[in-house]
Amino acid sequence: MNAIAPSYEATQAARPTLQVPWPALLGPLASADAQALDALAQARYAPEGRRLFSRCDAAPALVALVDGQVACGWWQAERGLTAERVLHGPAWLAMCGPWVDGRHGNDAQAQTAVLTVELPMEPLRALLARQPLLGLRFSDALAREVSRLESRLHELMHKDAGARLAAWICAQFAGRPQPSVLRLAERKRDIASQLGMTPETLSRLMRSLSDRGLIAVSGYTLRVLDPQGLRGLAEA
Amino acid sequence: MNAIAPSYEATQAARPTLQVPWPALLGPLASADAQALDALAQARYAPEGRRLFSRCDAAPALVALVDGQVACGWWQAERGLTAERVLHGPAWLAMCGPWVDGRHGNDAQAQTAVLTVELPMEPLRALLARQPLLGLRFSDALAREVSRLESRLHELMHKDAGARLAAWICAQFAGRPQPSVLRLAERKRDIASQLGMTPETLSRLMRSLSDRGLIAVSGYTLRVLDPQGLRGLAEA
DNA sequence: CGCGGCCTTGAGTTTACTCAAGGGAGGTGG
DNA sequence: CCACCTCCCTTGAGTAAACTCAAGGCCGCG
Repeated sequence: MNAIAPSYEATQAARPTLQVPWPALLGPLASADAQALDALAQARYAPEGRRLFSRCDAAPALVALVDGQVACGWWQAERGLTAERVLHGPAWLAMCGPWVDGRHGNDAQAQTAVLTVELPMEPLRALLARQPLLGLRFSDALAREVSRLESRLHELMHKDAGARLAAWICAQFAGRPQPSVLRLAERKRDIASQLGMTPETLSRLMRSLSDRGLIAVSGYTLRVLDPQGLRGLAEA
Repeated sequence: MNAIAPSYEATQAARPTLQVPWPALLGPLASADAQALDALAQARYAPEGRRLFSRCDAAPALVALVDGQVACGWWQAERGLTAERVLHGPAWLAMCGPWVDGRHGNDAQAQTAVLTVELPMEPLRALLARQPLLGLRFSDALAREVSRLESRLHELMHKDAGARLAAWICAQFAGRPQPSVLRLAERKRDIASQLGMTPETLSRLMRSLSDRGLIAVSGYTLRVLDPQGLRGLAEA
């Protein structure tokens, strides 16, 4: 990871140049805590296409995505990476492996040039043992993750593909103002695989929704015409 | 929750009679920390069939199942509760809602008489702010939960019903000694719904596995005849 | 013995997948 | 500027996995 991959280099605590958006990752922080994290953090840059880590790799540090886009999922030799999740910075990239067994449970690959920071677990534990309020922030972040995963699991188990797509579209507007126009930020095949369906099925469902007048799709731009109806479908 | 449901009564900090198995829930604890938790904990008893909480109910406290069996999932008026998960004490019953938004994300129903303890979130936060090592134990527990959910999500997205069943059977023996005999602890319909399939499909798959000589099933007793082959199926 | 749950089995149907072919957008080189 | 290539999305046809509905059997219980 170090001498082998020259372009994926650690820049120890690059505080002058790099502002890590801790509040976006952890919520509001005391500035002393933010500085303590900065002191631990190691920034890394990776070019588009780089595989950041693989399942079963040692995971000695939490990894946060500061900027760029990363697909997490399952690497298969012929097919490339099947995305179970696509992250846009800032977001946590590896949150649980380092806590649990020090192994990653995922493959991750950069879809754009990306900037990550790593928090080595051992020093982090020591820090949290001294700064309990900061520890609570990590618990909160983990709990949000649990919550998110539970609702995805629920959807996958009980909703058909159409309902999942409708729910996904609705969710894209959560905490967003009026405008009902959505610019898709990922390849449709990645959206499909995050929703647990094939690209063909996604395509057909998009067509079906627009034929029924619920949405209008043009390339990567999607407009919601009937939010009410869409929410109805998402229930089922 | 108090005056309304007389048989579901809080017995404040019943330390003399009730030994809460904190180590099973949180890992090894300093005895002072265990005592502090005991001081917060409220024990509750509920008879078989009682619905413990519902989705969107306020979740002011973490809930741990001390003893008994609880199904968590999705309540539907005609069908009863579809189990997304069945818990056997000791285990965490409501771990994330209280941290995140103070709402439950699940319905939960007792399948036997059960004993639970609740840790009110506000005092707990205050305690963890004073006892950082205890806070780390909660982070660990949350991270384990994330890890578990991620792997379930992965299975649901990428494995067919047969592979999921094979993987589930293998998982039942994780951290268990030699004997390859399994006593099913839940109704088959609950096992099926946890695996994201119908009872009919589970039944057919069980038959198919035993026809192929991989397992032998007799009522609620299951014997693994070909662990190797079973693990092979679980991969796919 | 009769009743109520639960599991099993069968038949038919639906949903979503696979495979294969076609079309559009963007980039590169002649 | 156009030809060409590549990558992705779309569409169609056929298939397979899992679901629904309905009937039958087993077991424990009153």
